[in-house]
Amino acid sequence: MTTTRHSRADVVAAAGRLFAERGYHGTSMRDLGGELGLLGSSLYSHVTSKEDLLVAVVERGAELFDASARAAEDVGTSGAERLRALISGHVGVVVAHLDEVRTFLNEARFLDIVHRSRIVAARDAYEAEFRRAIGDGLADGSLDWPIDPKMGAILVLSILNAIERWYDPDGPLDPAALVQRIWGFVAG
Amino acid sequence: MTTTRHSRADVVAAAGRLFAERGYHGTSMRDLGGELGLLGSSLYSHVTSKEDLLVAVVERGAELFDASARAAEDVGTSGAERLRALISGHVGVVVAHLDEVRTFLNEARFLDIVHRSRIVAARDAYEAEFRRAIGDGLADGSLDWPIDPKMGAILVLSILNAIERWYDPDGPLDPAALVQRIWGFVAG
DNA sequence: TTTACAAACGAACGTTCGTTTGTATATGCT
DNA sequence: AGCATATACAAACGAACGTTCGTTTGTAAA
Repeated sequence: MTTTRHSRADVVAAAGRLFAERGYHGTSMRDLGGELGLLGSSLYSHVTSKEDLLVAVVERGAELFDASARAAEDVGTSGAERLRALISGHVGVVVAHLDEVRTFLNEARFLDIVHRSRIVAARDAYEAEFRRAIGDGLADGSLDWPIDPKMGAILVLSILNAIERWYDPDGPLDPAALVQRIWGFVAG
Repeated sequence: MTTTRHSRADVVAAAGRLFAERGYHGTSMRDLGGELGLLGSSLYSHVTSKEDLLVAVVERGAELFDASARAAEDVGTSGAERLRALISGHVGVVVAHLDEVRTFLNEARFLDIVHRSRIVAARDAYEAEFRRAIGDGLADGSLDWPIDPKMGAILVLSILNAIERWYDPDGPLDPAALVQRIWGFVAG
């Protein structure tokens, strides 16, 4: 008879789940413990504070998007191709890591100023990649939009960041089909 | 020496402000009282519970969007014209009532099941107006999109609902210009 | 078989939460 | 002028919060 034991990664994963579903302030350490079959106090064998957990989940989300953007950097030759790669990568991250993404998008604002600044900077850099791809696309003729790259990046990311609010991973729309619809809408 | 007196509307307005900024669970009744120069307990002269306040703010948001959709119903003759009216009305609501809108979009999920169901139904009806305008636009030729009305409504509303996350009312972009950019992006 | 350690418990800490109660005081109405 | 009502205070309630503490448990290495 072996007793179930947990690692810090288990706690962080559960935190991502509950923070995404109930919000950071709507989740208690006892809720979180219950999710793992533990008492709330037992979590402190794995983490130093509740905020520590929020930092871990949100920074993981930031890493995922950053990695996706770097992977798209050397894709294709035109701005449009790179933008499509960025969109495809973004959708992949959202679908594969829904909890971290939802926490990253909706709960990062509750971080203390130091960690929040880091996240804001990472988000700005990520958005800059979209601006750059769009700017290149407008310049090389692969994109024909009536708006500037800055506004274009905001509107494309508006669509992408809303996916977590309506997309059902068990629904009929697989990630590739989703990318195709979005790409058709923005580039068609 | 006259003592400052408040109405229920004052309390609801302050609740909208703080719920939008700090979230429902991140706002205490004492925070809310402090915002008005009152003790937390004094708020109970005006409301029956904290959730009562959330209901009031969120239902106000739902009403605003509903009224906007009804105003767009008999605008123009083509689907595209009606969609543009819906977009214009939506932007107007967001800009003029940022706090209620932010609370409506981000905090409605914390309502109890009864009130939440009502809000979900209102949101569905609102989205249906967008679907209908888009469907008409595809049929009458005023819109030329490669996607179906359902997905089109989701993507347009993704853009509109994200406005609260980045729009600065004191910035250089006035609401009319914002509508023009968005319309150019989705219909151009 | 002993030693060591990480994981979890269970009780308790001080604080904050939403809310209730009783009381005082202004204001509007007659 | 006097009274009812609305508004706000001040104190307090029990529950829940994040966290700490001393201790127990199970497992693995020596």
